Amino acid sequence: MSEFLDKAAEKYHPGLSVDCVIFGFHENELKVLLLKMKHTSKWALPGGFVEKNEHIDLAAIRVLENRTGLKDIFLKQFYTFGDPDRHDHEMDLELFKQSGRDPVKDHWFLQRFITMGYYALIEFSKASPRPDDISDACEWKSVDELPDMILDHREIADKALDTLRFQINYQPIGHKLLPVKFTMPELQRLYETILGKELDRRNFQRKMLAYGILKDLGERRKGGAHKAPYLYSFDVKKYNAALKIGLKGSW
Amino acid sequence: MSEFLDKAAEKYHPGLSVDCVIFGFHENELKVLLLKMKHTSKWALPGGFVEKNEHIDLAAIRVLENRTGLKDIFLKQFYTFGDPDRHDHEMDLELFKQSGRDPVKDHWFLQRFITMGYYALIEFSKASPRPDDISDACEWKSVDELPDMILDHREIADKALDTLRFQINYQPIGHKLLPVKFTMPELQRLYETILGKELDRRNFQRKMLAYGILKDLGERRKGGAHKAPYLYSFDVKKYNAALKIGLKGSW
DNA sequence: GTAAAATGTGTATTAGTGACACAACCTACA
DNA sequence: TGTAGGTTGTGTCACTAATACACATTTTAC
Repeated sequence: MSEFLDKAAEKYHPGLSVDCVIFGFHENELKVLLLKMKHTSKWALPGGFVEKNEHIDLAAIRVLENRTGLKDIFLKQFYTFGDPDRHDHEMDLELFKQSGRDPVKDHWFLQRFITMGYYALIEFSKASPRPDDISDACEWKSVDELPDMILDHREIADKALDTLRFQINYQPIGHKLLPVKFTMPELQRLYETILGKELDRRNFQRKMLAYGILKDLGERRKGGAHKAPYLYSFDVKKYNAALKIGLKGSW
Repeated sequence: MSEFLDKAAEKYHPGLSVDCVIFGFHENELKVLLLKMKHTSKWALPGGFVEKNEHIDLAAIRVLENRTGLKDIFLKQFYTFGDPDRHDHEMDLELFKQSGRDPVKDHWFLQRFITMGYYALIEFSKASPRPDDISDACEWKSVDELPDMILDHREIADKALDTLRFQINYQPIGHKLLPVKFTMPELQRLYETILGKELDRRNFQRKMLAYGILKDLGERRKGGAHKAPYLYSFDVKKYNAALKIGLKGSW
């Protein structure tokens, strides 16, 4: 950490960071991957800095790979947060203290930061969450019950979800968040949590099938405590073609 | 200009700028306000730098006010462009040369820049376009015939239009781009240029009126070479209320 | 005065949405 | 073993929205 503070000014673009809202879907809940910060009870979005000659998208990809162990992650930049008050001086000082150093005036790390928000859609079961240097835990939290978060990270997470909701007909939500095989009720729960409202089972199924982007696998998912639902998977080619012009339909 | 180069490093956030895509509607064409750069035939989006403790939105507002003479402009941040190759070294050097100085290695201005794109919607007739220090003209250009532009400014302009198109049911397009009084055909042209396709006159009118956001003023616009169309204006209260949940309808 | 071009208004057909009912299935527990 | 409870599969009906079109009216140009 101390070394990081030394080399940061030379390696990273000043006053610029990326923060990632990583979405996963598990047990019928939409979840976000958060880091529990050391020396405080607050949580944070996985984030990082942008190297001096690095594409900002690449910086986000670095963060995502480091936190989840995954490559080829689907991600989208959604907003840049540039309120000059978006820093926590107390925390900055604590960070210096913990690394056994005096906070130097005008240090690279203590300046005002602007952060670019990215959201990612990943398949929950494939990720291996791991904390970074400044956190002591990395866990999935339901979007319905987000814990206390540092700075404006709550605002960033909320905006990511708003964006996802807004773009629901143009992003491969289902394909990225669900496993290869899934049931219609599972797909419906996903839409319901993103949209934040309940949908009619029968109308949902009719609409989804009408898009022509699903393959009925014929199999059923046994083991549940009720009637075994059919399994589907996406016809990726048709799905992507449909997304380009947007799945028509108001939710 | 020379003075600017001296003070920039101390006054502005390093490697960060805003660029504004200012939309206006005139003579049935959607237009963008561009600057003709000095010492080159290329055009540029109005842009500026972010002061060290300034909200990024404010930086954009400064740019807009300076270029148009307008206050209270409607603007939205839409994307941040962070390709490390987005600079034109030739042009940078030229700028130093013109200001009678040697380009200093590691000068603030010569580093890699990240730019935040904002789009603005303004009433064409109210703006008084004026060039800045580094441009010798400030003119409206039709989005259908954009001239050669510096750097990735063409890409930025295109993305702004894409965003506008995508958000057409959620932004006060008509209210901000049209004069207080307008005709149904004018409103239709606006939608057609933003959407980039023709719409059926009769269906358009039916749909617009069904929203209940228009006030029929009873008057007609005389003077045109054909049947005089009726004038309308927006019922701003109802318009904004409708935009919050989104004007329903697929275009 | 008439032609050309644009505006105002209306209607029929098709597609999509929303609300709802009943039968079939699977497991848990008596 | 059989029955209850919850869930899934499927279908129908009414209503709204989207699409495609036709005709009369108004205004200026010639």
